[in-house]
Amino acid sequence: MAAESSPFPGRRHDHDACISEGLARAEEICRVRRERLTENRRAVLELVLAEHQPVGAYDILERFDWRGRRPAPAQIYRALSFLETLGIVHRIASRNAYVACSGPKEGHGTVFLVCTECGTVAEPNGAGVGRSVRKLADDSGFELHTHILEVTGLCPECSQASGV
Amino acid sequence: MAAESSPFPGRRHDHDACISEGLARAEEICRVRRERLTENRRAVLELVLAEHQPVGAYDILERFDWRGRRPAPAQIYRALSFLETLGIVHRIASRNAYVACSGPKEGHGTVFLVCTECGTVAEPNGAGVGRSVRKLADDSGFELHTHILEVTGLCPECSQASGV
DNA sequence: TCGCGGGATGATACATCATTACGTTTGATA
DNA sequence: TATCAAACGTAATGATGTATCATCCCGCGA
Repeated sequence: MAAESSPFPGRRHDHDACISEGLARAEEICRVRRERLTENRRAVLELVLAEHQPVGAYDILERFDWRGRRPAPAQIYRALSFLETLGIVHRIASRNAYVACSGPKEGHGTVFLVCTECGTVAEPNGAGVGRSVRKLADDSGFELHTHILEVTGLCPECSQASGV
Repeated sequence: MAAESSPFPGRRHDHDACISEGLARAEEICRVRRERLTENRRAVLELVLAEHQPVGAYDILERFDWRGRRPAPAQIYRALSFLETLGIVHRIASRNAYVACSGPKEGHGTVFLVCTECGTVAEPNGAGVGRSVRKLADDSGFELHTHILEVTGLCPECSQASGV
């Protein structure tokens, strides 16, 4: 497991690459699904990709410099809904905020590690948790549709910083 | 495992017993912690216990017949926060709603099975999932504080009703 | 019993998050 | 180019959650 990298981005990663990869991925998905990555949707996605932290819809709205004017909430929410259906943006319900899906890897599942110190959100591979959830549902006679796991705590960097 | 009962309450359970047990448990916890289960808090708890489904704060507000008048939102939220710290009410973030903790058993964890058909929420024993989450956090170098898992699907009764 | 101190309350106002409604524009396609 | 559905632009409204502050109430010690 030595080569297993942390799902956290690290302080000095190439963030421009994150953004361009995210956009490229969105374009690819839209191409395959015959959907349109319009100017509005693309702009919202860029603003979500700009952080590895959950961003509120109204934060996006404020940062949205849109030909000098400012869009209405509906415009942001429409774009966010669309991006969610594409699976490249997720809603963090406990924070009423949104994050870009971090990786193109399948099987990453819907698990979020949220650092309470710096706010960074990581999506680790949730395959193991997924198995536990399926077992739990089976044992309870529950017909499973979706699941989402939100974990709070300290990311590796903040954990070290707060006194080993 | 034949005697393992479903975490779902079942259509014909003794619901009065649920309520009185919930209240008794709250009283016991308050006694131990030297906290006060005031009239306000008790009334809110009763309204949350009245359902096995998530109840919105404003639903509680509407049902709150409080000497003829109606309390302000803050009053409901204060009581809910207090009950959450006691661990006898949980917030379902994805629904902006609250449920009473179903059992006195420890180790039930914070796993919710939410039926999308009838709205019922169950808290199964989440020990297995808890282990998966701890492993996941360890592997990611994440210092785990809390976790909450929200699972949607169909409860046993609704699953059968919808065509086996 | 009186007074003190802290927690809980009552009330108003406000902040934040999200959706609905409806007419207009745009882009794909026949 | 004619047509239709999807997406947009805009305003209004709904739903959820907090801040503030004066007041009340309860436990406790003098």
